[in-house]
Amino acid sequence: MTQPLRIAFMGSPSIAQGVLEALIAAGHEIACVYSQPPRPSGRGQKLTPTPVHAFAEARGLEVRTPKSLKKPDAQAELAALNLDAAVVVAYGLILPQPILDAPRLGCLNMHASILPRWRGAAPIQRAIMAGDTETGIDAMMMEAGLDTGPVVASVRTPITRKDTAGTLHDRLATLAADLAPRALAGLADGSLTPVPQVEDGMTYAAKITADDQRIDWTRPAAEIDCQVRGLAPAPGAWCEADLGQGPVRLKIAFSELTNLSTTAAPGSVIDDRLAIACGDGRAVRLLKLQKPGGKPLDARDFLAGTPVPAGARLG
RNA sequence: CGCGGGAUGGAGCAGUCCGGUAGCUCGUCAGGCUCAUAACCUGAAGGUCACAGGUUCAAAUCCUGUUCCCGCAC
Repeated sequence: MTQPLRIAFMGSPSIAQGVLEALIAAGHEIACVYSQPPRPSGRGQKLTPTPVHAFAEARGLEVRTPKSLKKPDAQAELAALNLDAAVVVAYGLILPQPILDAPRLGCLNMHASILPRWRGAAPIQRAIMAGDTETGIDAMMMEAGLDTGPVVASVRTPITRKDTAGTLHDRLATLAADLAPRALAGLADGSLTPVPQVEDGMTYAAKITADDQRIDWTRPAAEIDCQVRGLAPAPGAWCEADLGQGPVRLKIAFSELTNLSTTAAPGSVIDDRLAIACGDGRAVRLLKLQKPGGKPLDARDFLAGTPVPAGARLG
Protein backbone atom coordinates (compact mmCIF):
# COMPACT_ATOMS: atom_id res chain seq x y z
CA MET A 1 0.00 0.00 0.00
CA THR A 2 0.91 3.64 -0.16
CA GLN A 3 1.75 5.78 2.80
CA PRO A 4 -0.67 5.83 5.72
CA LEU A 5 -2.86 8.90 5.95
CA ARG A 6 -4.34 10.59 8.97
CA ILE A 7 -8.06 10.60 8.36
CA ALA A 8 -11.43 11.10 9.97
CA PHE A 9 -14.27 8.76 9.11
CA MET A 10 -17.83 10.00 8.98
CA GLY A 11 -20.73 7.58 8.61
CA SER A 12 -23.74 6.08 10.30
CA PRO A 13 -25.44 2.97 8.84
CA SER A 14 -23.99 -0.47 8.23
CA ILE A 15 -22.90 0.22 4.65
CA ALA A 16 -20.43 2.69 6.11
CA GLN A 17 -19.01 0.23 8.61
CA GLY A 18 -17.40 -1.95 5.94
CA VAL A 19 -15.64 1.07 4.49
CA LEU A 20 -14.30 2.00 7.91
CA GLU A 21 -13.01 -1.55 8.41
CA ALA A 22 -11.31 -1.45 5.03
CA LEU A 23 -9.59 1.84 5.84
CA ILE A 24 -8.33 0.43 9.11
CA ALA A 25 -7.12 -2.69 7.32
CA ALA A 26 -5.32 -0.50 4.78
CA GLY A 27 -3.25 0.87 7.63
CA HIS A 28 -4.57 4.40 7.79
CA GLU A 29 -4.60 6.31 11.03
CA ILE A 30 -8.22 6.88 12.07
CA ALA A 31 -7.91 10.11 14.04
CA CYS A 32 -11.60 10.23 14.88
CA VAL A 33 -14.94 8.72 13.87
CA TYR A 34 -17.98 10.94 13.40
CA SER A 35 -21.46 9.45 13.51
CA GLN A 36 -25.05 10.51 14.12
CA PRO A 37 -25.87 10.88 17.80
CA PRO A 38 -27.77 7.98 19.43
CA ARG A 39 -31.49 8.63 19.30
CA PRO A 40 -34.49 6.99 20.91
CA SER A 41 -35.66 4.70 18.17
CA GLY A 42 -37.36 1.43 17.51
CA ARG A 43 -39.62 -0.57 19.78
CA GLY A 44 -39.42 0.65 23.34
CA GLN A 45 -37.76 3.91 22.29
CA LYS A 46 -34.37 2.71 23.44
CA LEU A 47 -31.40 4.98 22.93
CA THR A 48 -29.48 3.27 20.13
CA PRO A 49 -26.00 4.12 18.80
CA THR A 50 -25.50 3.83 15.04
CA PRO A 51 -23.74 0.72 13.68
CA VAL A 52 -20.65 2.78 12.90
CA HIS A 53 -20.68 4.27 16.40
CA ALA A 54 -20.92 0.86 18.06
CA PHE A 55 -18.24 -0.64 15.83
CA ALA A 56 -15.79 2.23 16.31
CA GLU A 57 -16.26 2.20 20.05
CA ALA A 58 -15.61 -1.54 20.17
CA ARG A 59 -12.34 -0.88 18.32
CA GLY A 60 -11.38 1.76 20.84
CA LEU A 61 -11.57 4.64 18.36
CA GLU A 62 -12.57 8.12 19.45
CA VAL A 63 -16.19 8.75 18.45
CA ARG A 64 -17.82 12.14 18.13
CA THR A 65 -21.55 12.55 17.65
CA PRO A 66 -22.30 16.24 17.16
CA LYS A 67 -25.88 17.15 16.28
CA SER A 68 -24.58 19.57 13.68
CA LEU A 69 -21.33 20.70 12.13
CA LYS A 70 -22.53 24.22 11.52
CA LYS A 71 -21.23 25.59 14.79
CA PRO A 72 -17.75 27.14 14.84
CA ASP A 73 -16.59 25.08 17.81
CA ALA A 74 -17.46 21.81 16.08
CA GLN A 75 -15.58 23.03 13.04
CA ALA A 76 -12.62 24.03 15.15
CA GLU A 77 -12.52 20.59 16.77
CA LEU A 78 -12.34 18.97 13.37
CA ALA A 79 -9.68 21.37 12.11
CA ALA A 80 -7.61 20.63 15.20
CA LEU A 81 -7.33 16.99 14.11
CA ASN A 82 -4.93 18.18 11.42
CA LEU A 83 -6.24 15.69 8.86
CA ASP A 84 -4.94 14.50 5.53
CA ALA A 85 -8.46 13.58 4.48
CA ALA A 86 -11.97 12.77 5.65
CA VAL A 87 -13.90 9.81 4.26
CA VAL A 88 -17.68 10.20 4.37
CA VAL A 89 -20.22 7.41 3.81
CA ALA A 90 -23.92 8.03 4.44
CA TYR A 91 -23.19 10.27 7.40
CA GLY A 92 -26.49 12.12 7.36
CA LEU A 93 -25.24 15.59 8.25
CA ILE A 94 -24.54 18.53 5.94
CA LEU A 95 -20.85 19.43 5.86
CA PRO A 96 -20.40 23.21 5.76
CA GLN A 97 -17.60 24.70 3.66
CA PRO A 98 -15.15 25.12 6.58
CA ILE A 99 -15.42 21.38 7.25
CA LEU A 100 -14.95 20.52 3.59
CA ASP A 101 -11.86 22.73 3.44
CA ALA A 102 -10.20 21.50 6.63
CA PRO A 103 -8.52 18.24 5.52
CA ARG A 104 -5.45 18.69 3.35
CA LEU A 105 -6.81 16.50 0.52
CA GLY A 106 -10.48 17.33 1.11
CA CYS A 107 -13.45 15.14 1.94
CA LEU A 108 -13.97 11.94 -0.03
CA ASN A 109 -17.53 10.63 -0.24
CA MET A 110 -18.58 7.11 -1.20
CA HIS A 111 -21.97 7.25 -2.91
CA ALA A 112 -24.08 4.23 -3.92
CA SER A 113 -24.93 5.17 -7.48
CA ILE A 114 -23.35 6.11 -10.80
CA LEU A 115 -23.54 9.88 -10.62
CA PRO A 116 -25.18 12.10 -11.61
CA ARG A 117 -27.99 9.53 -11.48
CA TRP A 118 -29.56 9.14 -8.03
CA ARG A 119 -27.98 11.95 -6.08
CA GLY A 120 -29.39 12.02 -2.55
CA ALA A 121 -30.66 9.88 0.27
CA ALA A 122 -31.92 6.56 -1.11
CA PRO A 123 -29.95 5.68 -4.26
CA ILE A 124 -30.03 1.90 -3.81
CA GLN A 125 -33.81 1.66 -3.39
CA ARG A 126 -34.55 4.17 -6.13
CA ALA A 127 -32.35 2.40 -8.66
CA ILE A 128 -34.25 -0.87 -8.22
CA MET A 129 -37.64 0.81 -8.02
CA ALA A 130 -36.96 2.58 -11.33
CA GLY A 131 -36.02 -0.69 -13.00
CA ASP A 132 -32.37 0.26 -13.59
CA THR A 133 -30.21 -2.61 -14.84
CA GLU A 134 -26.94 -1.25 -13.52
CA THR A 135 -25.67 0.79 -10.60
CA GLY A 136 -22.47 1.10 -8.63
CA ILE A 137 -20.31 3.08 -6.25
CA ASP A 138 -18.78 6.46 -7.00
CA ALA A 139 -15.94 7.91 -4.96
CA MET A 140 -16.37 11.65 -5.12
CA MET A 141 -14.83 14.84 -3.78
CA MET A 142 -17.44 16.56 -1.66
CA GLU A 143 -18.71 20.05 -2.44
CA ALA A 144 -21.36 22.18 -0.83
CA GLY A 145 -23.97 20.85 -3.27
CA LEU A 146 -25.80 17.55 -2.74
CA ASP A 147 -23.63 14.82 -4.29
CA THR A 148 -22.43 17.19 -7.01
CA GLY A 149 -18.66 16.85 -6.61
CA PRO A 150 -16.12 15.55 -9.14
CA VAL A 151 -15.72 11.76 -9.30
CA VAL A 152 -12.39 10.19 -8.42
CA ALA A 153 -13.13 6.53 -9.08
CA SER A 154 -16.09 4.31 -9.83
CA VAL A 155 -17.16 0.66 -9.87
CA ARG A 156 -20.31 -0.81 -11.39
CA THR A 157 -22.53 -3.79 -10.76
CA PRO A 158 -25.55 -5.12 -12.65
CA ILE A 159 -28.99 -5.17 -11.04
CA THR A 160 -30.81 -8.45 -11.64
CA ARG A 161 -34.49 -9.25 -11.34
CA LYS A 162 -33.64 -11.24 -8.24
CA ASP A 163 -31.98 -8.33 -6.50
CA THR A 164 -33.60 -6.62 -3.56
CA ALA A 165 -32.43 -3.48 -1.83
CA GLY A 166 -30.93 -5.88 0.72
CA THR A 167 -28.86 -7.99 -1.67
CA LEU A 168 -27.79 -4.96 -3.68
CA HIS A 169 -26.86 -3.09 -0.50
CA ASP A 170 -24.63 -5.95 0.60
CA ARG A 171 -22.92 -6.14 -2.77
CA LEU A 172 -22.40 -2.39 -2.92
CA ALA A 173 -21.05 -2.39 0.63
CA THR A 174 -18.38 -4.85 -0.45
CA LEU A 175 -17.56 -2.79 -3.53
CA ALA A 176 -17.40 0.42 -1.49
CA ALA A 177 -15.07 -1.19 1.03
CA ASP A 178 -12.83 -2.25 -1.82
CA LEU A 179 -12.93 1.06 -3.64
CA ALA A 180 -12.44 3.47 -0.74
CA PRO A 181 -8.80 2.68 0.07
CA ARG A 182 -7.89 2.65 -3.63
CA ALA A 183 -9.57 5.98 -4.26
CA LEU A 184 -7.90 7.49 -1.23
CA ALA A 185 -4.47 6.24 -2.25
CA GLY A 186 -4.94 7.47 -5.80
CA LEU A 187 -5.96 10.85 -4.53
CA ALA A 188 -2.97 11.06 -2.23
CA ASP A 189 -0.35 10.12 -4.82
CA GLY A 190 -1.98 12.04 -7.64
CA SER A 191 -2.63 8.99 -9.82
CA LEU A 192 -6.36 9.66 -9.78
CA THR A 193 -7.82 12.98 -10.84
CA PRO A 194 -11.31 14.14 -9.88
CA VAL A 195 -13.50 14.44 -13.00
CA PRO A 196 -16.45 16.86 -12.84
CA GLN A 197 -19.88 15.28 -13.23
CA VAL A 198 -21.90 15.96 -16.34
CA GLU A 199 -25.38 17.18 -15.47
CA ASP A 200 -26.97 15.15 -18.24
CA GLY A 201 -29.08 12.30 -16.85
CA MET A 202 -29.14 13.70 -13.34
CA THR A 203 -31.87 12.39 -11.01
CA TYR A 204 -32.56 12.70 -7.31
CA ALA A 205 -33.09 9.69 -5.07
CA ALA A 206 -35.71 11.06 -2.70
CA LYS A 207 -36.02 9.61 0.77
CA ILE A 208 -38.50 6.71 0.95
CA THR A 209 -41.88 7.80 2.32
CA ALA A 210 -44.98 5.95 3.47
CA ASP A 211 -46.57 6.60 0.08
CA ASP A 212 -43.73 4.77 -1.65
CA GLN A 213 -44.54 1.65 0.34
CA ARG A 214 -48.21 1.23 -0.53
CA ILE A 215 -48.79 -1.09 -3.50
CA ASP A 216 -51.22 0.17 -6.15
CA TRP A 217 -52.34 -2.92 -8.08
CA THR A 218 -53.54 -0.79 -11.00
CA ARG A 219 -49.93 -0.09 -11.89
CA PRO A 220 -48.07 -2.32 -14.38
CA ALA A 221 -46.78 -5.63 -13.03
CA ALA A 222 -43.15 -4.86 -13.80
CA GLU A 223 -43.32 -1.64 -11.79
CA ILE A 224 -44.90 -3.35 -8.82
CA ASP A 225 -42.24 -6.08 -8.88
CA CYS A 226 -39.55 -3.40 -8.86
CA GLN A 227 -41.28 -1.55 -6.04
CA VAL A 228 -41.41 -4.71 -3.92
CA ARG A 229 -37.77 -5.59 -4.50
CA GLY A 230 -36.58 -2.02 -4.14
CA LEU A 231 -38.15 -1.74 -0.69
CA ALA A 232 -37.17 -5.18 0.62
CA PRO A 233 -36.31 -6.17 3.24
CA ALA A 234 -36.93 -2.79 4.87
CA PRO A 235 -39.06 -0.79 5.07
CA GLY A 236 -41.08 -3.08 2.77
CA ALA A 237 -43.91 -2.67 0.31
CA TRP A 238 -47.39 -3.58 1.50
CA CYS A 239 -51.03 -3.86 0.57
CA GLU A 240 -54.26 -4.53 2.38
CA ALA A 241 -55.60 -8.07 2.53
CA ASP A 242 -58.57 -9.67 4.21
CA LEU A 243 -57.36 -13.08 5.32
CA GLY A 244 -60.51 -13.96 7.19
CA GLN A 245 -60.03 -11.79 10.29
CA GLY A 246 -60.73 -8.44 8.70
CA PRO A 247 -58.32 -6.31 6.69
CA VAL A 248 -54.67 -6.44 7.70
CA ARG A 249 -51.52 -4.88 6.36
CA LEU A 250 -49.68 -7.50 4.33
CA LYS A 251 -46.02 -6.83 3.67
CA ILE A 252 -44.58 -8.22 0.47
CA ALA A 253 -40.91 -9.02 0.92
CA PHE A 254 -40.17 -10.61 -2.46
CA SER A 255 -41.92 -11.14 -5.78
CA GLU A 256 -41.33 -12.11 -9.38
CA LEU A 257 -42.83 -11.10 -12.67
CA THR A 258 -44.88 -13.90 -14.25
CA ASN A 259 -45.65 -14.38 -17.94
CA LEU A 260 -49.34 -14.86 -17.18
CA SER A 261 -51.88 -12.58 -18.75
CA THR A 262 -55.25 -11.93 -17.19
CA THR A 263 -58.41 -9.91 -17.52
CA ALA A 264 -59.11 -10.10 -13.79
CA ALA A 265 -59.44 -6.86 -11.85
CA PRO A 266 -56.16 -5.48 -10.47
CA GLY A 267 -55.46 -6.99 -7.05
CA SER A 268 -57.25 -10.25 -7.82
CA VAL A 269 -55.58 -13.50 -6.83
CA ILE A 270 -55.63 -15.50 -10.07
CA ASP A 271 -54.26 -18.86 -8.97
CA ASP A 272 -53.61 -20.79 -5.76
CA ARG A 273 -49.95 -19.79 -5.66
CA LEU A 274 -50.31 -16.06 -5.10
CA ALA A 275 -50.22 -14.71 -8.63
CA ILE A 276 -51.82 -11.27 -8.46
CA ALA A 277 -53.39 -9.42 -11.38
CA CYS A 278 -51.95 -5.97 -12.05
CA GLY A 279 -53.08 -2.98 -14.04
CA ASP A 280 -51.50 -3.92 -17.36
CA GLY A 281 -53.10 -7.36 -17.60
CA ARG A 282 -49.96 -9.10 -16.42
CA ALA A 283 -49.32 -10.58 -12.99
CA VAL A 284 -46.72 -10.71 -10.24
CA ARG A 285 -46.25 -13.74 -8.04
CA LEU A 286 -45.71 -13.05 -4.35
CA LEU A 287 -42.81 -15.15 -3.09
CA LYS A 288 -42.26 -13.86 0.44
CA LEU A 289 -44.92 -12.34 2.66
CA GLN A 290 -45.27 -11.08 6.18
CA LYS A 291 -48.37 -10.40 8.18
CA PRO A 292 -48.53 -8.26 11.30
CA GLY A 293 -46.89 -9.98 14.26
CA GLY A 294 -45.21 -12.58 12.10
CA LYS A 295 -41.89 -13.10 10.41
CA PRO A 296 -41.43 -12.88 6.66
CA LEU A 297 -42.39 -16.28 5.22
CA ASP A 298 -41.77 -17.99 1.91
CA ALA A 299 -45.01 -18.25 -0.05
CA ARG A 300 -45.24 -21.97 0.61
CA ASP A 301 -44.92 -21.63 4.38
CA PHE A 302 -47.27 -18.68 4.37
CA LEU A 303 -49.94 -20.64 2.50
CA ALA A 304 -49.61 -23.59 4.90
CA GLY A 305 -51.11 -21.53 7.68
CA THR A 306 -53.03 -18.90 5.73
CA PRO A 307 -54.79 -20.26 2.63
CA VAL A 308 -55.34 -17.61 -0.04
CA PRO A 309 -57.67 -19.12 -2.67
CA ALA A 310 -57.86 -17.96 -6.26
CA GLY A 311 -60.51 -15.27 -6.51
CA ALA A 312 -59.53 -13.46 -3.32
CA ARG A 313 -58.78 -9.78 -3.68
CA LEU A 314 -55.96 -7.61 -2.35
CA GLY A 315 -56.34 -3.89 -1.85
C1' C B 1 -41.86 2.55 31.00
C1' G B 2 -44.69 5.09 23.17
C1' C B 3 -49.12 1.51 21.06
C1' G B 4 -50.10 -3.51 19.75
C1' G B 5 -49.62 -8.92 18.14
C1' G B 6 -47.07 -13.54 19.09
C1' A B 7 -44.21 -18.33 21.22
C1' U B 8 -48.31 -25.41 20.31
C1' G B 9 -43.98 -32.27 16.53
C1' G B 10 -39.04 -30.06 11.28
C1' A B 11 -42.26 -25.35 8.81
C1' G B 12 -46.79 -22.48 9.01
C1' C B 13 -51.32 -22.26 11.82
C1' A B 14 -56.07 -23.73 14.87
C1' G B 15 -57.37 -24.85 19.90
C1' U B 16 -57.01 -20.46 25.04
C1' C B 17 -62.82 -16.42 26.05
C1' C B 18 -66.03 -21.13 28.57
C1' G B 19 -59.93 -25.95 32.34
C1' G B 20 -61.24 -32.51 31.10
C1' U B 21 -58.45 -37.70 24.53
C1' A B 22 -52.83 -32.88 20.86
C1' G B 23 -56.10 -30.88 15.81
C1' C B 24 -55.23 -28.62 10.48
C1' U B 25 -52.21 -27.62 5.91
C1' C B 26 -47.37 -29.12 4.69
C1' G B 27 -42.62 -31.42 5.24
C1' U B 28 -39.87 -35.99 6.63
C1' C B 29 -39.52 -41.49 6.43
C1' A B 30 -41.40 -46.38 4.24
C1' G B 31 -44.18 -48.51 0.32
C1' G B 32 -47.30 -47.98 -4.20
C1' C B 33 -48.58 -45.48 -8.76
C1' U B 34 -47.20 -42.14 -12.96
C1' C B 35 -43.99 -40.19 -19.44
C1' A B 36 -44.59 -36.20 -16.21
C1' U B 37 -45.86 -32.26 -11.78
C1' A B 38 -45.32 -27.91 -5.40
C1' A B 39 -49.55 -34.86 -8.85
C1' C B 40 -52.01 -38.98 -6.48
C1' C B 41 -52.84 -43.49 -3.03
C1' U B 42 -51.38 -46.27 1.57
C1' G B 43 -48.85 -46.46 6.11
C1' A B 44 -45.32 -44.52 9.95
C1' A B 45 -42.31 -41.59 13.02
C1' G B 46 -42.16 -37.02 15.48
C1' G B 47 -44.89 -32.41 20.71
C1' U B 48 -42.22 -31.92 28.98
C1' C B 49 -47.93 -26.70 24.30
C1' A B 50 -41.19 -20.62 25.33
C1' C B 51 -39.34 -20.63 30.75
C1' A B 52 -40.43 -20.35 36.23
C1' G B 53 -43.83 -20.24 40.04
C1' G B 54 -49.20 -20.31 41.68
C1' U B 55 -54.64 -21.97 41.71
C1' U B 56 -57.14 -26.85 40.87
C1' C B 57 -59.10 -33.61 41.53
C1' A B 58 -57.35 -31.94 36.66
C1' A B 59 -53.86 -26.44 33.11
C1' A B 60 -51.85 -25.47 26.08
C1' U B 61 -56.29 -23.17 28.41
C1' C B 62 -57.01 -19.34 34.64
C1' C B 63 -53.31 -16.00 37.85
C1' U B 64 -48.16 -13.85 38.63
C1' G B 65 -43.24 -13.13 36.95
C1' U B 66 -39.22 -13.90 33.16
C1' U B 67 -36.98 -14.54 28.33
C1' C B 68 -37.19 -14.25 23.10
C1' C B 69 -39.75 -12.76 18.31
C1' C B 70 -42.64 -9.38 15.27
C1' G B 71 -46.12 -5.15 13.38
C1' C B 72 -47.14 0.21 14.06
C1' A B 73 -45.38 4.89 15.56
C1' C B 74 -40.56 7.48 15.98
